[in-house]
Amino acid sequence: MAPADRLSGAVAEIELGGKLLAWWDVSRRELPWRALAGRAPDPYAVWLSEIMLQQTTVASVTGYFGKFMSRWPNVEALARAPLEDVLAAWAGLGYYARARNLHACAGEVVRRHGGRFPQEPEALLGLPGVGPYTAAAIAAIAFNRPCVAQDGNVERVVSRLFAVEEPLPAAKGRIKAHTESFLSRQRPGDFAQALMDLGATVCTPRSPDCSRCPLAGNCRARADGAQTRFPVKGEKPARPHRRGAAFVLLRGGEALLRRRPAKGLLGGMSEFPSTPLSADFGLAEAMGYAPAEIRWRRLEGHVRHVFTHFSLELAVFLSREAPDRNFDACDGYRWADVARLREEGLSSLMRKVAVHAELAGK
DNA sequence: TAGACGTGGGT
DNA sequence: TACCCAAGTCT
Repeated sequence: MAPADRLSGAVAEIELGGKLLAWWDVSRRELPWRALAGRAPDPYAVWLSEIMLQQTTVASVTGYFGKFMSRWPNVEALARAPLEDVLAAWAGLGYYARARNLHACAGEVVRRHGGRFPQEPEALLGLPGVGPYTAAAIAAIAFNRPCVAQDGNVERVVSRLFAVEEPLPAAKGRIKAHTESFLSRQRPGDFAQALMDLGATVCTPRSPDCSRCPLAGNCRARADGAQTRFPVKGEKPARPHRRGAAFVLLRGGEALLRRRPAKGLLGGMSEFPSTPLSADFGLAEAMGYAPAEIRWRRLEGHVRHVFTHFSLELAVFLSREAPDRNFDACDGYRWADVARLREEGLSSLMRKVAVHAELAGK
């Protein structure tokens, strides 16, 4: 950007940064993972909340965060926990690689860093599940390092403030430079949270409330009456529709056939055997993926579910016949107690299958 | 760089 | 209904 396009660094920091922080001091959200004003933050709580909040709303995270903090109050406790317990506690929150990485990261912090989170963004970056945003957020919020924690909120607020015409994600570098131009060196942690609060509560995607915005007088987009034109984004690919089948096999009325893929879609989570979920299968074709060649009863209706990158329609087949193979000797499958289905922790998709098969209440 | 990777709520 | 979005990361 041309120097004349914006205020000089020091002036911008005082002008924009000061307005933002003054607003935040009276408008900050109280959130369970936040330290009270003037109190030292808990790096473990900051890290845990940041992982949970990736692509996930505050409303969805709140209950899970409380549950995790009660059950595993510090990084040592979480590192000691079996991965399956962590995944079961995460069930329903989505993006399950986050839970696998969370557990791996706790282990690294304990074994390689003596149970203390690194304070520098370069050291945080590269921990499992910690990318550029999360590294900067932890460094800023937990350790008051002058880092730009550039999430979707920041990209929206700053792209409007400076009317950034370049589309995302190419514009990330430009937006970061703009943000650094008014980053508060005095209060970098508060600055990061203030920018996110502004984006979440005032400078919202559809209908920003500029009358409440402390930066409205400096906002290029608003001056042009074009707030919602920013951030500029590219076209999104269409979402394909896929069909498949899930198989509910009961043994003696109390054991249920399960499997647990290590990675990929819903990786780590206990699930009903099914067709590969990332491909489209007609009904006849789907039967080739039944875990046993026995009589299956097709349950009426479908289970429908929408993932980020495709929608899914699942037929559900049920059988209580004795299988023609011994699953105990077969890797990938195991028998699990029906009564303990809840403790296993089900993804939302598999919870729908369980409800459809009347194995679980809504 | 673009696609994989969940879920629930808002409009 | 359909689409968008929410404190992104990994490959």
